[in-house]
Amino acid sequence: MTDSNFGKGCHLHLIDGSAFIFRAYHALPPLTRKSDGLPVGAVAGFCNMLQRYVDGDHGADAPTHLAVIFDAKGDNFRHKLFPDYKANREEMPEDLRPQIPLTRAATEAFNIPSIELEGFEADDIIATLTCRARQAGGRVTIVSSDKDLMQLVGGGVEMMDPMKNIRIDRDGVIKKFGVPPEKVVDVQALAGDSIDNIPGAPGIGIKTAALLINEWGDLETLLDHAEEIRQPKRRQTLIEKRDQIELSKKLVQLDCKMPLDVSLDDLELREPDPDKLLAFLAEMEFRTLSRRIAEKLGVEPPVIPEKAPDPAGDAPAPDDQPFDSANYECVRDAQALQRWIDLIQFRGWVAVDTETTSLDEMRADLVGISLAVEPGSACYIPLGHKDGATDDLFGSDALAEGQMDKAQALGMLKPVLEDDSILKIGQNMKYDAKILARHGIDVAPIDDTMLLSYAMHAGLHGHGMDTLSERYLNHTPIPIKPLLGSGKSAITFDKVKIEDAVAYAAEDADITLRLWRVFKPQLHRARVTTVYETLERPLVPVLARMEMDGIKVDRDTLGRMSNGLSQKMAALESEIHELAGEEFNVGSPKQLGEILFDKMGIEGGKRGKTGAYATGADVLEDLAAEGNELAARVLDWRQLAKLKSTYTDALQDHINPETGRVHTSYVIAGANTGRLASTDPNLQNIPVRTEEGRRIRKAFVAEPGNKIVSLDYSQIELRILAHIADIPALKQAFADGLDIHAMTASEMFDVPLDQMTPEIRRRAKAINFGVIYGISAFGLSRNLRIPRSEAQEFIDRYFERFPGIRAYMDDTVAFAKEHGFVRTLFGRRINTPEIAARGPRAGFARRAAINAPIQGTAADVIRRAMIRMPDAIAGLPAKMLLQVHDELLFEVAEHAVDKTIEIARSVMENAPEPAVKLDVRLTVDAGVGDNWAEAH
DNA sequence: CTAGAGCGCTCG
DNA sequence: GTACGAGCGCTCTAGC
Repeated sequence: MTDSNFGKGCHLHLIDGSAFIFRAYHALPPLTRKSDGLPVGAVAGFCNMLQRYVDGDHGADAPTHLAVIFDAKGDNFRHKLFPDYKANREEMPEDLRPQIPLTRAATEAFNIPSIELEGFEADDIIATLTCRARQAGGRVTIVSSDKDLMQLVGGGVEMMDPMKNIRIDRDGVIKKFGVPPEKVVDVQALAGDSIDNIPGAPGIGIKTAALLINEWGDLETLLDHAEEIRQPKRRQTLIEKRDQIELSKKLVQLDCKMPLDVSLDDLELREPDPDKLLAFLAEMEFRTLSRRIAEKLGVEPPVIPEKAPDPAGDAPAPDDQPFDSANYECVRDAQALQRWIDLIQFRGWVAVDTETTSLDEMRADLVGISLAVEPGSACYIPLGHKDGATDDLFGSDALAEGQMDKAQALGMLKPVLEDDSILKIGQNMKYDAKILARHGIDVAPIDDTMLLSYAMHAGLHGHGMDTLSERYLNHTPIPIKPLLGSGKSAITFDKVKIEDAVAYAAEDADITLRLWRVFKPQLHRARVTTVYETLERPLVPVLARMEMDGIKVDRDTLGRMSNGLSQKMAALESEIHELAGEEFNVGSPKQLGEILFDKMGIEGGKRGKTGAYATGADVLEDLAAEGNELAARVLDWRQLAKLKSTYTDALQDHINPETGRVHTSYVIAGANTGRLASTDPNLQNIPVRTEEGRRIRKAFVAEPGNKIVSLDYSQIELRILAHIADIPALKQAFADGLDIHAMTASEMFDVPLDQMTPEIRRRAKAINFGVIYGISAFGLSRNLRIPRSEAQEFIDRYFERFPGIRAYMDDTVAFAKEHGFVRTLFGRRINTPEIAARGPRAGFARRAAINAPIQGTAADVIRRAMIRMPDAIAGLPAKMLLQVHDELLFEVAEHAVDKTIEIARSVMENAPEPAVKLDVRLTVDAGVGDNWAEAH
């Protein structure tokens, strides 16, 4: 490249594009394009800044040449030198991502050259152009606040900080770094940079670094004479960390000689083409800006149709297409698929849905994939539909005609589904991510309409697609029932005719995309963007991994237990029949009630809403205490029946034949408070409270050479209560490591701790839990089996001793009444629509509102720990397997047990930070064993 | 025959 | 009429 005309008298201005973008993003509210909700706030800010820069008064520093320099996506040569380079960088906000290409388009619309090159950072391009301009005798202004660029200043090169609007010359650099520009890299190599993750020399900051460089002249001399440093700490660091420091210098040193296919002459200042520029601004729907620019250019401003904002906020945008399944395309070959991929790449996002043969992701076969890019335009790619003509019981039907080869289609889709710059939108993405992961595809990044709804609407309604579609799109999705049938005669999706599948499957992707366009711009209005970004979205891959790993369950242990239980139950059953004087179904509460309260004539039987007698454990226990043998035996039988049916039998059916492990599924958007729920099977209610039940846990084992490790938060909800309600006595008790229930008992009943009895402690414990549950005299009296008046006295005394509790309860209910929701410490929103109800429902809503911030904050804490856990234990032979609300279960190679506990505990105990600093520290108890029973 | 309500029990 | 938050197996009934 020749820069033949560039020289003395020329002044090149180089704008650091990223700096402009980030400043624009943070300076403006999250604007979206009205017609389709595309986020454009950063683009708007970027255009404004460009326009102001070009038209600004630069005096003697006016540009003759101008370019905007961008960072290319992906890694550069520095990552090869140091894989962790910029590893501390926070991920780009999701609503900024799609705006990045638009800022390039904006630059072009302004007719300003934009330069980027894969494998290099913007800084290197700036360095190269700066060197060339300086050699040619011209001047340069670098528009950036990035201090890494200060090494280029001097010899006609200055920086211009667009934030503060000040110019920085050689003296400015000396002021900032304490050394002239040519020695800046030496200082940076020593001082390091936490933002870019440049290690530097530990303990040495910019001040010290400048001192050392000024003393020794340059870095190499300094390092060669490190032995002569007087301060022992400094000397040792410089000697020991020499490699790290030299690496740091390579990382901060900008490349002045990159191969750049641009000549300086190409960058000569030029006027924008009004048509092009205004067309772009109109496309972005920037009304004010296009009016201003049109005025300046002396042309008519473009007409941008005004779309009336939807007053309800929830209804579909009026310009959305009606649903019409005839518009959906069936993709049957590579050409057709490539067209969709092109569309997706152009758009930067796609709604994805997979169709399979089972709701169990670990057993499901992939049958097809649907994609949607814009409302009303979606496709279905059949991949595994069987020819339904033959009725083959062995499922060996041939594939139906007109389908792409599955491997070929997945091969084409993989780069898209894994592309950092393309957002994949799904409804319950964890399901699809697991299916695709089993085909070697790691879907990322993702958005999930179910989780968007959950973050905003928890407590208002469910978050299934049918519910959301009806509520927010006013559209009832095609039901799956007519396609699959039900019960015994139900078929799997692979047997559905492709023509029928297209309408159903493509519509799901279409609905998902439309929901996303409704929900995404509403996140910030509900003030749950951070909740969604830090507690919902990042949890998806973590749970997917845990669920796919599963936990090993020993079938023989369960089988033997089942047999043993059968025998004991049979014996009990005969006894029960004899006591009853007739044979009846012991498992039928209705029949049991009739025997007890009608036939045997026991007084005081209470009937439920169906008219049947209540025969719950509390009722039977009272009868048994009065000496009723039948009630006692039925209680025994029920315990065994529960263990057998729900656990020893059912669990065996959940052992995956291929993995030999049990793979639960966590419902992220199930519990209103933020808790997870475990299903198919539920592994969060495996028995533990009785010895008999605990034996089930022995069947949950580690692989040979491994251990099961359990870590659980100690009294997390009470600790959170102490913090939220601000109870000094409780906080102090936790700080002192006291037995919290005993301490409460002592305080309430004036019993010294050394004279505490189990009975008094039990009562205090019940009250402590009652407080978390939104205590009532009725509830406490029933739980402790004491008169209501006595329960009321306890509660009164509790409030007297801990007055903050009452204030917390009153304040929380008042907040819920005013706003219709409550929040956790981390901002999670739990809607409380029933708080305005009258009658018994009001009581329920009150107590739920009091409980939600406590339970929800605890749920947020463990979510944070789980999200951080994979990175924390990466490299250790350890897997996180299960979550049980306040407990995490791991499978760990024996030799790494101690290290894993140390790291995982630290992650869990520090999980609230830095977002929240609790007044009470969280403590985590650990257990290790060959099985879950031993570890707990 | 199937779906759904109700009951009861498991967990934190 | 009640302690908060969940899931699931069994029985029974209503409705196809």
